[in-house]
Order: sequence, then structure tokens, then C-alpha cells
Amino acid sequence: MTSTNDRVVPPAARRRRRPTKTGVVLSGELIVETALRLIEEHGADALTVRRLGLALGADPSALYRYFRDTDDLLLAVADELIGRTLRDWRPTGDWRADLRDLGLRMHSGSLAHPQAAVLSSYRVTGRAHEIQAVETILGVLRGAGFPDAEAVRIYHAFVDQALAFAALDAASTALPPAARAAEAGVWRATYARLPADSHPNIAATARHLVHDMRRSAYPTALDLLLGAAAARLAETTGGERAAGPGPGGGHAPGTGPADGRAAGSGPRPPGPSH
Amino acid sequence: MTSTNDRVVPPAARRRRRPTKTGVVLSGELIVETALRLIEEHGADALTVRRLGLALGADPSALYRYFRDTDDLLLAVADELIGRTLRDWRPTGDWRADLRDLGLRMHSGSLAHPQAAVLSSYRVTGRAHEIQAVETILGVLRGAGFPDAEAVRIYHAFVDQALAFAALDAASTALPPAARAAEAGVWRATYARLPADSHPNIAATARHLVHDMRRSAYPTALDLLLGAAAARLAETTGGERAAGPGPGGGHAPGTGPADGRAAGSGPRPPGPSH
DNA sequence: TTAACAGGTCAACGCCGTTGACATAAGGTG
DNA sequence: CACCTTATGTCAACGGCGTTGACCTGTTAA
Repeated sequence: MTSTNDRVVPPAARRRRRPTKTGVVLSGELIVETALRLIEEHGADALTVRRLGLALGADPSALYRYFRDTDDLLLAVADELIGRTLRDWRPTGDWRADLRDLGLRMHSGSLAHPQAAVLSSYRVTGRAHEIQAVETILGVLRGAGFPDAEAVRIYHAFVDQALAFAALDAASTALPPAARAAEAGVWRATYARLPADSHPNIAATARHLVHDMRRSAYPTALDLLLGAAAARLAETTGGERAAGPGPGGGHAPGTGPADGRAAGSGPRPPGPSH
Repeated sequence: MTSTNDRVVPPAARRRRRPTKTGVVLSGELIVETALRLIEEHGADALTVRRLGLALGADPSALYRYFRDTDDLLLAVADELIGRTLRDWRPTGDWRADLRDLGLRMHSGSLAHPQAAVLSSYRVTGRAHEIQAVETILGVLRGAGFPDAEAVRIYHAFVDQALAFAALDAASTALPPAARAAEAGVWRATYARLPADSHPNIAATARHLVHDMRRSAYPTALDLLLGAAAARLAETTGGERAAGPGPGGGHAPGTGPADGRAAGSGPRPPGPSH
């Protein structure tokens, strides 16, 4: 749609599986997996078309039969990550606990593949796994009783907070070891030694800073967000218990597991053009 | 320190101001300013060594007399940005309004220079401007009455959330125009058209999604975080008014502008190797 | 059996960051 | 003022990048 030039063939139409010179049979999935492996093993910078071609045993330009450009490939990698994160998540019916669990999963899922998360966490893919995630989270919120407009606002804040912290912490994790060690030491070596007369607040809290700053702030931030959301819900519903089926009609759990599986097993279901 | 190879001359030692072929007299500050202008005027992708050289009227390789590599240049640009963000901020005494203002400033400051923000937001520099920011924010929180441990936890969540959203939104802003347009369209073209029977929650809220997702969720997330913090403070202090000067002693404004200026004019102050 | 064409390959383009070698003018020294 | 050192700007080249037009060849449907 963007480019005038398209040698990409939609996955459904692929029939001829011609092997490359080295005997490998290419596929979109194989390429995505290999890209993930490359990123994990050699860092985000290692993901270049040429190196990916080399790792696959194919000419680099062969990739352009599967993905429009490198950005398109990156989106596919991102969606694969989302899919892996959601694969075995199950809602319990307690919206706050469910969202907390989901947020922590997204966060730790990204940290498990920091290099890939850094590259892809800020993208809107519009692909199958992402759509499933959106549907599920909205279902949890509406099922809890949030009115539609409010549900969307909370959804947006929740998701972007998770993605933003994931990217932040992933970037930190993915730093070259030397830089990483240097940054860790800054809190002890620099902040903890500032004199109380010039920096009284840092000096007074130095002990807490050294202890606290080495961990991710995401759990704290997540709990603060969920707490504020719960307070709003209490206001909105006027103290009513939040367990009852809201506008979503109590189908919130329904959209989770079965659909998620189905989406994962077949070919990409409704998949938009890119 | 990283590289064996260094044609960079420390700023203090510079004496000969030899003009370039086109008559321009280079300096680290001029280069940083020009880099910022380039990013502003022609987008994040416009910042390349070659284009910067062209914009300066100098050979691209001349830049390597001032910065070790492009990363070094970007950190200098980021440092300049922090300085500008804090330069004219003044606390009012209302901790919640102050933190809200500060958060929004950090966020919008990053969005004005997305490329620099993306690359630098997750680093702990230990430099003058950063230290100043830590001291100031901690002062606001302690002045509001938060106990030390709690102040540090809120500080951490607040700062990392601001940085994380800044990086997230900056990354989105820094996308190549084509990709950026494509993402904006995904919500209308894909999500708004999903059938209600397969994706009931998305279908029910499609109108809100299209409207809400084009804006940053940071203001919402920020307000949620501050609201939750206020609730905790109310619990802790047992409903006491938060206006009085707490342990921080209300000196928060004092350390700001003078230090910032001084640090900017000389060579890099204490800077860790990173 | 065969002909079409999907899909792998090749070579080239124009960009990028970076560096070694070189040239020259600035500025201290006498 | 003349001289010399050397800081600093310039040049040319390297290797790597994403991408594309042209080509070639094996698979597959008829």
C-alpha cells in the first residue's frame, strides 16, 4: 500500500517452496524465528538484512519476497513476541489481579528478549496477536464495570505504561556490559556520596536510593495505576461491588484462552495487508 | 576511554579557532545547536554526520575533532536538552501541581527532539543536570510530607514513568513518515472494522479507540500515578494538610538555575565514562 | 510434457559512520 | 618579524547498510 514496488507474495498464495542454494526452505515464520535468534544472540544491531540472509543461508534479497522492508519484518517480530507473552495467560475474573498479572507478564516477557523489545515495543502492528491482546484487555475492563470511554482511557494508559517500562528496562538490560556496570555504580559512587549541605534530599535518602534504584519501578508504577483506576471505578459505580457483570456482559473470560489458541494455531486469521 | 583512537581535543585545551573553507568557526556548542536545529527542521533521520557537516559548512570528518563518535554527540545533545527542560521550571509549593508540570515538561521536551530522547532516556548519567533533577524532585516529595522510603519509591516510579513514556512517544514520533502514517491508519483501517461477533469489546469501543489512541497516554498515566500517590499520602499523614514545609525545608528552588548555567559553559563536569 | 512464473540470485546504487594521511594557518617564541 | 609546532580542517577511501532491477531456474498445474 505504501510502496509502488511489491515483490512480496501474501502467505496464503505461496505454493512453490523452492530451496535456497544451501538447501534451506524459506518461510515467513522461519525468517522471524531466525531474526529473533540473531537479536538475542548478538544484540539488536546484529539484525541487518545481510546478516539475516547469511544466518538463513540465503541471499539477503530473498527476504524481500516475504517482507516489504525491514520495518515490516520488525513488526512481524514484535507480534510474535506479543503472541508468546499471551500464549498461556488465563483470566481469573478479578480484574485488578488479572491486569496486574498481565502487566507483569508483558514486562518480564520483554526483559526475556531485551534486544527485540527495544526495537519493537513502541510499534502498533495491527496483527493477529496484538488484536487479540487489545480485545482481551478491553474485555477485562468492561467486564469490571468501566464505562466504554473510561475503559479505553485506562486501557491506553495501562498498555502504554507496560510497553514503555518494558522498553526502558529492556534498553537498560541490553546495554553493553561495561556501560551497564558503570551505570549501576553511579548510584553508589556518585549519589550516595553527595554532601548533605549541597544536596540535602539526596543525602537524606541515599540509603533508600541505592537500594531502590537497582530494581525496576514498574511494579510500583503498575500498582499505583491500578489503585487509581480502582478508586475511579468506585466513584463511577457509586460504591457498588465491582464483581458483577458490567456492560461487557461477563464474557470477559470468554475471549481469552480459546480464541488465543485458535489464533495461534492456524495461519494468520484476518491479517491486514502489512 | 572506550576507543584507542581519539582525535578529540578536550574543550579546555582548544586555542586555535581555524575557520573552515566556508568561513565558519566551529565549536562544540555550535555543533550541538546545529544538530538540534537539524532534528527540529528536517526530522530525526536528518541527523547524520554528513548532513551535519553540510549544514555547518564543514567537512563531515571535522566533527570528529569535537566528538568521539555519533553517540558521544547525541549524549551532548541530550545533556543540552535536560538543561533546557529544567532551566525555567519553578516550584509553586503545591507538590502535586509541581510534579505534574515537571512530568509534562520532561515529556514534551523529549518529543521536541525524539531522536536524542530515544537514545538517551534510559541512561543514568550522574551528570550535573541529572543530579539537580533528582535533588529537586526528592525535595518536592519530602516537602509534601512523604516519609523517606515512600518518597524514594514515588520518585522512582514518577521519574521512570516520565522517561519511559518520553522514550516510547519519542520513538513513535521519530518513525519514518511512511511507517508513522501507517500506524495512525491501523486504528481506523483495522481495529475500527473488526466485526462485533468475533471482537465484541473492540467493536463496542471502536469510536473511543480511534479517538483516544492517537494521543499519548502519558497525561492520563501521570494523573493516575499522582492521584494514587496523594491517596497514600492522605493515609500516611492521616488526613493532615500537605502544604507545610516538610523535611525538605522548601529549599528546592534554590539550587536550580545558577548551577545549570555554570555546568553548561565549561567542559563536561564530572562525567562518568559511560 | 511442457510452459508459466514464483522465488532465489546477482550486481549495482547511493547512502551511512569512520579513519589514516595530508595540508595549512594560527599563535607562541625569539 | 620570521620561524616552527601543531591544532584543526580536508580529502579519499573502506566496509557496511537497505533496497531494487534484471536474470535465471526449478516447481507445479494443465
